[in-house]
Amino acid sequence: MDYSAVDAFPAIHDPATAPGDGPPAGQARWASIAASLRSRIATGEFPAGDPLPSEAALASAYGVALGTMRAALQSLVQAGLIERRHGKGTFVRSGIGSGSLSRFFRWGASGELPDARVVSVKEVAAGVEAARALGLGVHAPVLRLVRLRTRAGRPLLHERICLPLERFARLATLAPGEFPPLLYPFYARRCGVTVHRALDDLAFERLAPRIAQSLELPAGHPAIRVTRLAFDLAGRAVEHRITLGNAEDVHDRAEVR
Amino acid sequence: MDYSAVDAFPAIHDPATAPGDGPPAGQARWASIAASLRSRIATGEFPAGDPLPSEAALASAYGVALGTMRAALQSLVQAGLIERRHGKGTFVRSGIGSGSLSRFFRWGASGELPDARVVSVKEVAAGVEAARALGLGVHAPVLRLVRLRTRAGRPLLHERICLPLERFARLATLAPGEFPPLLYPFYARRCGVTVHRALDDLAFERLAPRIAQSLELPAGHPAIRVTRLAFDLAGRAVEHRITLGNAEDVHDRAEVR
DNA sequence: AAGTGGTCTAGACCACCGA
DNA sequence: CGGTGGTCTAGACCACTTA
Repeated sequence: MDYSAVDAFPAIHDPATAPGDGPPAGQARWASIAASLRSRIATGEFPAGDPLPSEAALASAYGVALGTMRAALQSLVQAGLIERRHGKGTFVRSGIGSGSLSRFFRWGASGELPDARVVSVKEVAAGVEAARALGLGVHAPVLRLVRLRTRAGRPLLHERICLPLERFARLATLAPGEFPPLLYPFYARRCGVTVHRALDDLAFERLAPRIAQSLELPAGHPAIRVTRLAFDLAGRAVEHRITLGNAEDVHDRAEVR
Repeated sequence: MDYSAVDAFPAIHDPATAPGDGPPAGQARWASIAASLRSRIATGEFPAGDPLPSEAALASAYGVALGTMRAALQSLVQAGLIERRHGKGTFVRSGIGSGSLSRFFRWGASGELPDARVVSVKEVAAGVEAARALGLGVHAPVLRLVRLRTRAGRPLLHERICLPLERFARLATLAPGEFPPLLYPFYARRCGVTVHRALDDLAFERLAPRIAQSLELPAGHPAIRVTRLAFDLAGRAVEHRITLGNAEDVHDRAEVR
């Protein structure tokens, strides 16, 4: 599977077009306004955390009625790009937070979050799996982080993270100890990469000897592997991450409709 | 946890109330209209699969503008209760389909669906876990089905299903062979119970000897346990189901935002 | 009080569907 | 063709937040 182009939105956008003028290009007015706002957010014109102009201001800027602008904004709320607060304004959401991983693990729900510590940083070739996921060539240079999550001194999760060197060059010279516990805000500050959404894939696996050792479990122990592909605001794949943890700790809940 | 009352909606409903009349009861007009429609669907006034009246007809019946009625209908679409088809109408969704279980299993995605065969039907006391989930007393009578899903003659999943006897009495006298492969449509036809949504809980487990045998795996083999609680249109818990399958076959994908 | 989003109205026209 | 939902307008008033 190639996810590299998932959720990429071109900047179709021309506020001057009136309802009757020319072909609607197969899109409703609110949809192209939404696409326009999306790309303006992605390019940093409206930074994460900042408020957008009020819906009235946007409506008049785009030359549409309030209801139409509300439809456009509503679609961005659905997509998780912005959030609206009654009486305050419309805000660009900051990237996804921490605790996102805890979804799959029992101890994530209650109690303190585990610590996270980067144990190695290396520049390597992407390799088949990460290359395909990130839309790179197999030999493209990536930064590979190995990271351990621990609690009360006991290792819980082993993570292997691949970042395209091109966008994350500023992390290449850091020592492992210089990485903070929360990586996504760090990506944003240091590299201008906002992680906006991710896909997590869960599968069963038995621990390879070396990883088992770092998790203080016997080789071949049942484990859950979560393969994450993270995307920036423009929908480009920016991080490939493999997390391994004890299967006994796994947990998930899903709604079926 | 007690899920028995999840998603229960009272029938707040009075089409005659105008925008200014009395307190809005903390609810927007569209919200109470949605609640009204919800309960009218749950009571069978609008059967599953049937069309609702047109939005114009509903709007004039409730004495609101089109936009308001659209907001109410939109919220029911979000909740998965109805679906709208451009040019055709608004339809009450039939219950959740099959293949819903396959979400967690690798072989569910592609290839034919496995067969399902009920192997035993018994009337028993609910027991602690099912009682709590279904909101019953521990000694309340339930129907317990044991069911095997197989493919090409090989057993894949073992299911233990608990149904409150009160609502499923008409199934109590059936022989195992009289149950069809798809249970939810069967519940609807025979017992008037429409399964509208469900919560699936995933956890790791090692197979007990007896179940391992029926899955043709060694005792203690790593397995995934999916605990499902299914709800009818009124939001009452109607089925508790425990599914066990080989952990090697497990698979899940989730979006993180 | 001023500014924001949330709700609501009473229309209009368009796009899709089926007889 | 008539009926359905989808889009859009140009207002109005309400509820929440902040100063």
